[in-house]
Amino acid sequence: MEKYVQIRPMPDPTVSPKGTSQGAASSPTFSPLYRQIKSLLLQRLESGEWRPGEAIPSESELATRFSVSQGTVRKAIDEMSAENLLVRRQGKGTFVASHDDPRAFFRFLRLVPLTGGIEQAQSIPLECWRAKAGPEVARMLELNIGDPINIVRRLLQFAGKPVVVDEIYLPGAIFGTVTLEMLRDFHGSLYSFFESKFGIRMIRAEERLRAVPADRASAELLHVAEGSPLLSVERVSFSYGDKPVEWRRGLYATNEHCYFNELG
Amino acid sequence: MEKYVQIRPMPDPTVSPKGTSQGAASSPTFSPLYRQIKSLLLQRLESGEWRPGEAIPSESELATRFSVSQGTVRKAIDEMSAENLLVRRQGKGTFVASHDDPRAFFRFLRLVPLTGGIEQAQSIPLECWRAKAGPEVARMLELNIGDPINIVRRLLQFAGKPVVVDEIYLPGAIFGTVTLEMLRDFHGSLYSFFESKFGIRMIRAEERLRAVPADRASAELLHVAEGSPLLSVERVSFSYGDKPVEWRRGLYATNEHCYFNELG
DNA sequence: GAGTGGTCTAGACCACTGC
DNA sequence: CAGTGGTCTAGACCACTCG
Repeated sequence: MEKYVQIRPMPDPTVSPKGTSQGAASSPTFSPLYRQIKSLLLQRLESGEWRPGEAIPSESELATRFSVSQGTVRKAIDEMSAENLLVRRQGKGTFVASHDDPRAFFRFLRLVPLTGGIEQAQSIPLECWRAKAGPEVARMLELNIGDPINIVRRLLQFAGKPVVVDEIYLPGAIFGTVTLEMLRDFHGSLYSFFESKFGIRMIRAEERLRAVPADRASAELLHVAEGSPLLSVERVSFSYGDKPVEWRRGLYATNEHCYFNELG
Repeated sequence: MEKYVQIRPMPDPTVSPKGTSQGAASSPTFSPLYRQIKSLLLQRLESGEWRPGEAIPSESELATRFSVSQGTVRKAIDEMSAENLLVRRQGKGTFVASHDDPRAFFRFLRLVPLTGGIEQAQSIPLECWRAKAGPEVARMLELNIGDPINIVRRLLQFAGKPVVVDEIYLPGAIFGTVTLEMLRDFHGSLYSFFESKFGIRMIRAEERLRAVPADRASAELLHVAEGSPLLSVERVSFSYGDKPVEWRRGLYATNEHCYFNELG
């Protein structure tokens, strides 16, 4: 029999269960207090009440607000910090993670030079148009066939050399209309762009990699021979609540670069 | 100025600093108590005192042994658990992680079918011989050129179909001599093999992926056309103390399978 | 029921940041 | 200096496992 108390899902509970972990039990769903706190914090993030880059209230304030001990709030934030949703900075506070943070850049771009250090990446938008979702895109983005989408084609250069050609599919329902001008005018990563222009934050992604022969168009863009091996990287990106909000296929020329992955 | 106490690096400290966090400070190196505890636990693992699959002492016993609070031991174990070094099981104890654990299997094999569920993998050792390290292998494994190594070639099948051909390089200095018979007689993953037969535990790995054309030998083994694109996966595996103990290059046929990666 | 990990609290103090 | 996150303790109780 469970005894851990369930806190009330109030926006700003002023009073709450008890100091010690007693209280009314047998709620329909059970989870430790710190996970309930985490859920409440997630709601705040999802609702946009706390925006990327901003500080959230201090641990002690949250503890008071939720009528729990600071350690419990701390454990909730610990998990969210491990999931790259929040960033702690000692002496300053806890902040909502942002793709503007340079440290977050290589979290979603695993391409590194075969030899030597890091290089400057440059994104060059090629085309951008609206279309209707085909069966594959619809399936990956949990849309209906025919739903409006934006398609972006862009080239990624490292040290001035073309390395990746991407085709990116974005649901019209949440992105509205994306234009080539918007993309060209923005300086920063695509995910920074999504975050600041559309308020859409990518939390995690799944990638599926294969080796494929270069088609003619991609071969030209990447300066490789048609039919030569390219690394195909298909990615679905998810926002809060595991909602898929982007699908893309990238073709990587791996002559001078490779996809780097760390297995923990 | 730091005030946190440094515990004595004794094998089994019976008495220690103080109940509260006062004590002699200004040690040459500073780190929180729980990290020092973690280091001590790591030593035990590395020394083989606690073997994979075995239970380590309970949190309260460790707390007593190290004269710290249970919460501090807990935090050390938390981190090691997050790093897949230890596994907690509520009500039973904390255990040394093992590659025999089926849950650990897909941690180092990111290959999944393009369609549908999971399949049974089968490893077929092809060849095994001793050689001297060339420049590339020596560099990756931090050996000297000419040092003895074992080379294993093996085929990986999924549902009876060949999908991966691997060439695996193992330092002779720590593996001694590996033979085809040993490999054939063992049932389980290669890392289980290393763990139980050589006492070598792979902790983490780095992989570098590229797309390459199939050479003739690999093409035949994988039943694909010579020159067709294959996914090249080079991996360096590390044991305790970030010591590189395995280098391998795998060629993956990605017609019906893909390399799956989750970006957190 | 004894033993283990898991949760929660309350309070103390340390380390860092910025005013 | 005040305020923030970071560490540590001591003690209580909960949930799970097994004999």
